[in-house]
Amino acid sequence: MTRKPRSRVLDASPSIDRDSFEPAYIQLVNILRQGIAAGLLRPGEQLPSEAQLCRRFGVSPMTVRRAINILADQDVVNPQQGRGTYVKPLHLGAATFNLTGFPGLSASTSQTVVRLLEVRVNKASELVARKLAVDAGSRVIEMRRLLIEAERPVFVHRGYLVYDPGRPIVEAEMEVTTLQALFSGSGSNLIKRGELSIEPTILPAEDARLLLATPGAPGFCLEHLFFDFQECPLSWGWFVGAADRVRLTTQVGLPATPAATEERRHDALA
Amino acid sequence: MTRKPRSRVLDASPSIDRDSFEPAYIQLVNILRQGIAAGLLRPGEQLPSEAQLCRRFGVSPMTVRRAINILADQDVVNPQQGRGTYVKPLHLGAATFNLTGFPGLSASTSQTVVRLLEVRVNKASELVARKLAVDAGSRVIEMRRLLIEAERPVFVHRGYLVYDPGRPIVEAEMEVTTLQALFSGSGSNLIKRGELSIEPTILPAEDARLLLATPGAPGFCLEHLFFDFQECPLSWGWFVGAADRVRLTTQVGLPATPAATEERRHDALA
DNA sequence: AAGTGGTCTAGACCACTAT
DNA sequence: TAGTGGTCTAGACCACTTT
Repeated sequence: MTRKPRSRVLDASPSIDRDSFEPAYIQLVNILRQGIAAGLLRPGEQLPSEAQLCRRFGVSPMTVRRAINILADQDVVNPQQGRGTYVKPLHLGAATFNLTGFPGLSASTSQTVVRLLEVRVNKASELVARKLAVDAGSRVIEMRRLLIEAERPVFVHRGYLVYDPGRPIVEAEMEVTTLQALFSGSGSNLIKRGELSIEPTILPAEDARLLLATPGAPGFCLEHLFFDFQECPLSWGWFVGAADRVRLTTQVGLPATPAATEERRHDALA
Repeated sequence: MTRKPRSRVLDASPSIDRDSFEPAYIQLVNILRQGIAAGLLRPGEQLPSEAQLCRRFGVSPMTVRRAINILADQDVVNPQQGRGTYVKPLHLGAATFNLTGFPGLSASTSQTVVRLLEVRVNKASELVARKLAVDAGSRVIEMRRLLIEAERPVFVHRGYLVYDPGRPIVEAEMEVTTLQALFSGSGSNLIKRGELSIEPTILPAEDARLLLATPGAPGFCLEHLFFDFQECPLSWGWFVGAADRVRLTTQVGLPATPAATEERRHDALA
């Protein structure tokens, strides 16, 4: 008969180039992805065993495992102890939308300008006091900003910070170019973690005016609450943007371009 | 002087329990996370070198590297060749919202009921034809469904599928309990990948009626386009839900409960 | 030159699943 | 019992950065 055993499935695939700048495990990840994307390995089917992959590609078990672990982390493949490793069918819940889809929120985009519209120290309303876990009537810093990207307003931001008498407000400090610096606070307080939440809204009249959008149009509201290392809330606020300026998109399954998803990011340090 | 060298920073941390069911590399991930969450290791600071970690915890270099790789993947830490590994300051762009926040879209929730409102074969409008890459006027399957979760309607779904004469429409087949089965299509066509996109909208009157929501209220629209292994579009459609039923939330930085993020998922196979 | 992270080996041992 | 994935070792060699 002509049925191929699964150990022969990848025989037509390229081998690993030991002279390449690309590490062997990355090459193997790409070879396997290609095999799946090309339909050689179909959802639900079993991959060649790790021992077979070692022999076929001439690498050590650790290298094969590493490649398979990466595919497992990406939800492409599903290893089961004692049974084998299987190609995962595409799963809707696997989709993740990341905030980089929001213009201006990523530190790398230096195109973004932050214009300070208003800043003052005020007594906390009941809502603000609850969010920041301070007594109602405590003093908090209130501010309103406009994020401008390529000369066009993208977000209105409202924020409330706990007022720290030890750190006077310097207006210039508020006109930061990156939102990153904004939250890391050029001051002493470091942020440990944050909670974010997105919901759709109808643009309020004033925000619509600032965003040069029509009032009543649909928009996103991105709420944020940041905590310091003592788990105390430090800042609360939200961004409002028009729906047609911001869109969250993502892919599930194997992207059209397999590409190198595994680049390590070398960011600047704080 | 009393300044601690960074190699001593983790001296107070627990050691690795070789009798634990938890693998050494997971224990090490958690120890390091704890150290960061507790403020022992602050954003921007350098971790003990890998060699130091090997000695401190009595594990081999590969085990240390594995733990650090996991933290790097989680954007907690930033290894730089030749310099050292540093604690990453929290970065807004790191936030990812996943679709599991949407009720009913994950296969695991068996609480979800899908009610078929309408299904028919129709000629494709210009828009539908463009999305599905077929000739305008070709026949496509049109359907409208209602997703019900715990007796309450959550989403209206409109979908268009390329009409395959070889596979007649079985109405019962449409009344699937999980949306997963819906897209994997109990038929012959397998889906390779999909493109998803979320945008806010204003609920149309008819959808609002089905969702028992007030017309004109804000809502989410989740658009999807699925492709087969030949890169041909198979299905296009969108879900509409009211804003107050669906909310996308996420965390950036270190979650309050360090927990075991590293569980391997053992899903049922197709 | 010394120290750092990055890759890789060639096994070992274990836990689990199938037959 | 044989085959599978899962963990781990104790090094090696390399590329890079800092001093």
